[in-house]
Amino acid sequence: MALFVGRYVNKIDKKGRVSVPKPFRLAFVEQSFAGLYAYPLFKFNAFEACGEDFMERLSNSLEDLPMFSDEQDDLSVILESAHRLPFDPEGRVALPSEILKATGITSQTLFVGRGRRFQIWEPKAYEVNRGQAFARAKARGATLQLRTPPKREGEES
Amino acid sequence: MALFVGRYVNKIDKKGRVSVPKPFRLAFVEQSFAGLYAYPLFKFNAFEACGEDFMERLSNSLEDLPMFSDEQDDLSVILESAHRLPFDPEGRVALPSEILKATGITSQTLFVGRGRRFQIWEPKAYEVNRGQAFARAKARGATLQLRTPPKREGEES
DNA sequence: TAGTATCCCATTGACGCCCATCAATACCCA
DNA sequence: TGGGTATTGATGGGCGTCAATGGGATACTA
Repeated sequence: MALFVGRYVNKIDKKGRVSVPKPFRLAFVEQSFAGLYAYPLFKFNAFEACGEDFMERLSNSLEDLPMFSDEQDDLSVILESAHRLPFDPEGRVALPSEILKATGITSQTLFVGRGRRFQIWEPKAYEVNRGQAFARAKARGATLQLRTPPKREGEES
Repeated sequence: MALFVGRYVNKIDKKGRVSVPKPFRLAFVEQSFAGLYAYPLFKFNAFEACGEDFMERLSNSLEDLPMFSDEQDDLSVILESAHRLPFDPEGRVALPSEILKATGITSQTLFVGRGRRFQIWEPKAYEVNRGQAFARAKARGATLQLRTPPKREGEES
């Protein structure tokens, strides 16, 4: 299991904790850090979450850029805005107030699988956005060019 | 744990001490020197901090520049202006007056994770800067192209 | 010897850990 | 195939621990 798929709605308790869906948690087992990293999305009032390996990757990519460059500074916003959220023994995380405020989450949290990462939404906000995206895609007659399947070792072209 | 991620605000006491956030301190455990190095940034009224290993890396990078060149002289200011700040038993450091003055820090200190290093800001000064960076990223569409291709199970690097 | 730096101890408030309960689902057997 | 049961994930809440903070005592130094 390595992919985040599907949507799940879980409650937030008085302490601000919310259970991360079990299927999602399973994708974290091979990580050195038992928890997730959440960073804000630019386009939506929602957060995206990933594991430590992705964060390392991001950090290393930033290191390739020249130190003190604008480029590095701008991209570093992700690292700066990220929250490190450890799982409690029951697989819950405590959502910091910044996330609650930015997403509008109060009583329920929506987890949206996105493959390698997943998103965290306020359920109704997601519905609205999803409706709009669907309408746009419909109006546009949206098409998608699928990428050629990635080649693994030992495979012919 | 080796990455600095997220933001933390801590108080400064009468003696000029401030607690380095525990998650940040953890990234120093494998360092030979129990403390941090802080050097000023050119672009902002803020300081950047790192461990001994990164400092060595920085020093080595400077040596790669032509000896006696203006470039090397200019960037070497970083080393000249760096402060070596040891942790006290509680994990605090005493910020020297030069840092307080240059950053405008008085009662609170903001620690900003940046991956392999982190920055030290006066909270409000950072807010302004971050707002701008976030707006730029948003305006730009902020699609982030990662340099390092993701490695999957069974794939070679 | 005043000023400073370092260490040690106390307080407190948030957070992590543990245990109990509930609900949904999977499993088992007649 | 239906009903009963076991399992497990989600949820709630109490409590202990630890990180952050404050202040005092002591060593050091200029």
